[in-house]
Amino acid sequence: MIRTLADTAYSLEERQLADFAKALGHPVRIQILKILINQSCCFTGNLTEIFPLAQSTISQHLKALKEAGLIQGEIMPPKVRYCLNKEKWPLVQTLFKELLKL
Amino acid sequence: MIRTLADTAYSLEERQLADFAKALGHPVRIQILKILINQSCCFTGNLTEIFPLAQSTISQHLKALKEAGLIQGEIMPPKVRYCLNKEKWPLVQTLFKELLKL
DNA sequence: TTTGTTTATCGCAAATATACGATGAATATA
DNA sequence: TATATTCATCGTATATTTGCGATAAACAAA
Repeated sequence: MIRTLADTAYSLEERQLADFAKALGHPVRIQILKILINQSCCFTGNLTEIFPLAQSTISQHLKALKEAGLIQGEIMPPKVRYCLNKEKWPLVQTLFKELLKL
Repeated sequence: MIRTLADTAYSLEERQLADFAKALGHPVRIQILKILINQSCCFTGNLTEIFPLAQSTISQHLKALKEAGLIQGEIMPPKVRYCLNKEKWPLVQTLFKELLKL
């Protein structure tokens, strides 16, 4: 992909918001996030039981949500417990709230 | 891409929300949307002056926003005036509001 | 140490996204 | 009719996303 001036032409907030939105741009990740919002934390294994997807695929979606800063993972050997990213979540809410004028 | 049961495993709302989020998943489209939210409508030509991107690229981003239902275009020869999609906008607000518990 | 459990990562294939220049379509004006 | 303006679409190249199975890593328990 060719990116020139555009790379620096966006504000931090615009890039953050786009990254958050991009991470929300798949129905599986919407569902995962809903689970974490509504019923606190869960393990990867719980999700592989719910979704008709391979374990590796679920893990990739979790990685995408984690890298976007929407969720965080806590290692509890041999499991990993995922929760909302409590630090970033207020920013997520604020940025969408501001954009959509809610 | 292989999709099996998953295609039907998502609710309409989840797919809609994912589509909206996906369309918001690029900083240029965030900026375009901001312009339309804050200063009403604009023409494609206005945007090609603002962004350091080819006219065809801007047009593609507008198409993405339009197909997601976020904006609508009105032909005013030889220009096209883009505005927020007034019909869909309340749904956009509602779905994000519900997800993020705003 | 060996085995089982759980999860992440690698490697691959197919689909989608992003960018550009070139071209086409629609319309107003000369 | 011919020209200029505006915008969309086409064709192409490259990057990213999405999915899978296979494998590796981390650790508990036998």
